[in-house]
Amino acid sequence: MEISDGLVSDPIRWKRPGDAFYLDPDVVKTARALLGMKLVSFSGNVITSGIITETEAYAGVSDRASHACGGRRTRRTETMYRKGGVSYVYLCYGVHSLINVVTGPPDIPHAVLIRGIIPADGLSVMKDRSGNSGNILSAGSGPGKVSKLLGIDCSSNGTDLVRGNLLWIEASRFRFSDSVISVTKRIGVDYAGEDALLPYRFVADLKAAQTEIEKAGIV
DNA sequence: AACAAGATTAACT
DNA sequence: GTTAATCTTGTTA
Repeated sequence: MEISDGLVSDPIRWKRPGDAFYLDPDVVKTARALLGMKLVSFSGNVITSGIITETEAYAGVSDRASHACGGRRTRRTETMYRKGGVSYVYLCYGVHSLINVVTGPPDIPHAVLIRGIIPADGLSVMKDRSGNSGNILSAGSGPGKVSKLLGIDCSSNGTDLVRGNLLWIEASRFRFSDSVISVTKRIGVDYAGEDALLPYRFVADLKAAQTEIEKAGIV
């Protein structure tokens, strides 16, 4: 706990957002709002978590970059059509599990891909999971690495983020300042034509983000 | 039935 | 810069 001006500052309080947060129809807004929140998993009898530093929005059936483009509705994409507030975890390149947050009302397949976290709780476990190599910032930078750190695989697809106890999100009064956030086109979606250029990726400068996290006393 | 491509990463040359 | 790893899905036959 930090002490300033002789007063004890309020400790950071983390709390799960309710249904309303996930039901917002504006998935791009939600993708931005998720930065600075905490992604938490309970896997292998351990709690691990990280502060979200990078997200991408995938916006419904009209988004040519989305698995649900054109209304595609397969066993894999079915999760995206559920009511906002569940996870969409799928296997990419047959190798990596990618974690998304399903948002919006039922039958609107919005999702936010979590592409980066700064490790917070359970550091020693995450260090083991990442192979004990590299620095802590690079360990959580990349969507495949996020699930690796958190011990999440496709079996966590469709879990309830609001009321479940496997994978969830917590928010606090902490926010990254706008100056550390960049908005860019999405990564690895060049096949999506014009939609590949949409400014749907939100990414924090890692070093600046870590400085703000430390200043806030989170990690 | 066969094949190509993919919301990636680590380990090469 | 290139490539292997390897599962799901859509396309073509």
